[in-house]
Order: sequence, then structure tokens, then C-alpha cells
Amino acid sequence: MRLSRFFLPVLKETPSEAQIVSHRLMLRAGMIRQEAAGIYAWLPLGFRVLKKIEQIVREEMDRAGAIEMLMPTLQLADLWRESGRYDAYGPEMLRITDRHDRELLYGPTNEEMITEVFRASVRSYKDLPKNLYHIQWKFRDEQRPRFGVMRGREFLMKDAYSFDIDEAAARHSYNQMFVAYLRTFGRMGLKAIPMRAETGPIGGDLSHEFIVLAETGESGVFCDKRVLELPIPGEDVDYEADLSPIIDQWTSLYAATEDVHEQGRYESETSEGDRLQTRGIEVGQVFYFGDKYSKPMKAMIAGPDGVERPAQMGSYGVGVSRLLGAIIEASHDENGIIWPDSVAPFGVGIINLKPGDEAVDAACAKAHDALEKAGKEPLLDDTDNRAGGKFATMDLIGLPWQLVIGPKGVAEGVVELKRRATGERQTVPLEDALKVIGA
RNA sequence: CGGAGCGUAGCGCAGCCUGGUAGCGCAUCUGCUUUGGGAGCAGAGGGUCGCAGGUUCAAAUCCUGCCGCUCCGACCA
Repeated sequence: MRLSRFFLPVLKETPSEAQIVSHRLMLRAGMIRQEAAGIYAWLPLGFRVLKKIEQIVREEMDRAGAIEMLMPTLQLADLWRESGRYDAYGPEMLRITDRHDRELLYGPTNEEMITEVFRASVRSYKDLPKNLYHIQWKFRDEQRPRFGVMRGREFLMKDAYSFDIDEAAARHSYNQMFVAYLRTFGRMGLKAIPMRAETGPIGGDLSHEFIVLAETGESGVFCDKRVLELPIPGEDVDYEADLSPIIDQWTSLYAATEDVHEQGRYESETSEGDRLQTRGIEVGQVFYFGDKYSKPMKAMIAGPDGVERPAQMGSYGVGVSRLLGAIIEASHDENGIIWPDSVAPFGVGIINLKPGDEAVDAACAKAHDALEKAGKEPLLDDTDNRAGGKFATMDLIGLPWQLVIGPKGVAEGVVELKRRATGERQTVPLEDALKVIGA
């Protein structure tokens, strides 16, 4: 991609409404634009990152055996009356009336709808287990949206729902999602800690929140800091096998949000030097809630004994759009964002220091084409801005690699390669630089 | 939902108290110079001052209502 053809409205100054660093940087880097309180347009740069994150989530869900589908954003109120949540959910639910005076709502979550989908076609234990998910926009009419995409009213969420014949099987489904989440967040360069959590309005009796530690987070957390060093399960993890050793490893060390924190237990289970009390950003949550929805909504399954019983369910959410904020909170410096390679909007930024100079233009085109062919998604700054501005913009948008090509270097047959995360630079022939990046 | 505050050019702000031709910086456009870490000079364009009423000879400024947005707190992927 050539910057001259892209749409990247960067801001030199920070808009006054943005308080926390991720929100400021997303606005300044031209990733999002606020259209209303808690509602954002995703500009091209932000959208590219959103898609990268969504894809990682999708790959790990698929790996764990979940099946992707897509449910609508609008739901019938009657469906929510079946579960009793139409009245219980409160003003956070956006309610809509259509031209026939039918009551609809913009979905804040999908337990009711997935239960309806499931019960329409599944009757036998032989069809279980099933885990269905989608990645869809949700709407929650927050009293106080803030922190940019971290607490928006409209947000992109991955929500998965598992159906099992009994509690033991449901726990296995829960464990699969637990492990998938460890992998998902790990791939994004995040240290997300599973913490015992309250179940909230979704309901249920077993739940963990996955929390990225950050001073600007909304949840207070208490944990044993050794949890930060635990290994993340590899790509080859066997999801069919018993996953409880992994779960036990991650849940035996103390980690709890302030809602369920028990000071006495904390002090007895952790040594003083290992205690970490800080704040965090919730990026995912897993619930086991049994028959909370399947029973009132009559999602019944016949077991081997021929007896029908309500399906045992769990639900598993990941805040896909929120993750952008969380990643930036965890990875930035005073000059801008530092994207982990896995979610960067472009893999490498090429800076043409002298557009119009035939030799420099040729070297840039060569680098650009080679990187593009190698799938490294280069962004070539071919604008006629000044060098300083180009460096500042490139640091701001945080691409993992910067390839600086100017007339002096080209005359000597070299370019400058900079790693955004460390600031390390090396001056080498173009071919060598491309090799380092992987083209 | 309680409390506080803000809406003036794309962004950041001044002007309002004490009513009298709507300003500054950045950005944008033109020209010249400059050219490896957000350049200099000269010029130019861009605003129903959130909306609607009211007071007044005259309203960005005073009054009333509405809308939007932000912050603190309580609640939540």
C-alpha cells in the first residue's frame, strides 16, 4: 500500500476528550473517529487491526472445536421474555419498535437466540457436544461510555455457546474455551490472567475473567505475580484430552477481581513478595451456567437412557474491539503505538526520504513489491512530507519494522532498518534488510 | 443514575464577566527558500459562534428551554 493512496488522517494534537493513552493514540493515529458517545467509525488503519484480532480469535476458536456462524444484531423481544431477561436486563438494552409495532432489541448478547437455534434442531445426546460462536456487533446502552473503544456502546464481540449432556461434559467444554483464551491472548502479545469472577447478569456458577494488567484498567485485581510466568499452551494442545492439568496450573495461584476478592485467603495463599495488587482490563470471560437458559426455554436433550433433560450450557465472550485498546495500553511509548507483529495493521513501513529522486523511488518500489509479494503488508510513505514528519507518523502508527530509504544510503547501496519496539537500527544493503524482515 | 463542566474553522484554544465589524496556533491551498526526527518567509481559503426562543437599536457575549459531548462517582465484553 502506498500512503499517498491510503486514508490515514493522523492528528498532531490530542483531541481533548481522550483521557487514556490508548484512546488518544487511536484518535491520533487515525484509527477511529467518534460519531456519538461510545460509538466509533473504524477508519482504515483501525479496521485492519480489528480484522487481524478477529482472525486470531477465529483461528483459536476453530482450533478448539467451536463452529462459526452469524446471528443477527436485531432480536425479537418475545425471545427474551422466554428467559425472563426482557424485563430484567434494564435500560442498558436498546429497545426498538418496527413499523408493525413489533418489539425488537439490538442484541447485547445472544444466549436466548443461540438456545432457540439449538433447540430447533438438536434433541439427542448423540449430537453433542456442540460449541457455536459468532463474531458480531453488540449494543449496550452504557450509562457512561468512556475510554474510547474500551467501553463503547457498540462493540465487536466474539461470543461462543457450548451445549453438553451433563455437567462433566460441560466442564470439558469450559476448559477448552479456557485454554483457547490463553492461546488467543498470548498470540496477541498480551499477558491475560484468568481470574475468579462474579457471574453478573449472564448468570451461572463458574466463571473466570481474563484480565490484562494495566493501571488504566477498570477492575481492581489481586493476584500472585507468579501467574505472569506460567506457560501458554502450544499450538499442538490436544483439545480432546483432559485439559484439567492446564486449568489447575492456572487456577491454583491466587488471582481474583475485587468483586470476589477474599483478603484472608489472599494472605494465606500467597507469600508477601508474590502479591500483586493492581488494575486490569477485562478482555474475555468464560461462564458455565448449566440449565439457566435451556430449562426455561426448553432446550431438551434425550440421554442414552431416553430421558430428556435440559442442555448444559456455557458462554464465552471476547471483547474484540476492546482488545485494540488493551493491546495499546500494554504496548506503547511516548512516540506512539508499538504493535505486536501478529496484529499490526501493516508489517513494515517504508519511508521514502526523497520522493522524485529516481534511484530512491526505484529502491522503494523494489522493497515495496518484494515485501508485498512475501505477504509482509508494507506501507510505503511516498508522500512529499518532510522527513521528520514521516518518522513521527511512522512511530505513531507503530508498525513493527521501519525501512528508511534515502539518497545517501542508496548511493552507498544501503538502507536503514529500524525495529519499532526496541529502537534498534541497522544500516545494511536492501537485500539484507528484506531478509531480516522475512521477504 | 447522582455530581461537575464544556459546545466558537479539521484539531487545540482565546474572546463572554463589562453586548458594538469573530480572533490566535497547528492543519489546508499558492509561491519562494529549505530538505535524515513534526522547517522559514510571504500570501490565500475556510466559521448559520450546538439548536430554538427571549431581552435589546445591536447577542458568540445577557435570560429561558432543548440537544450534544466530557469528567468524577455508582454499575458493566
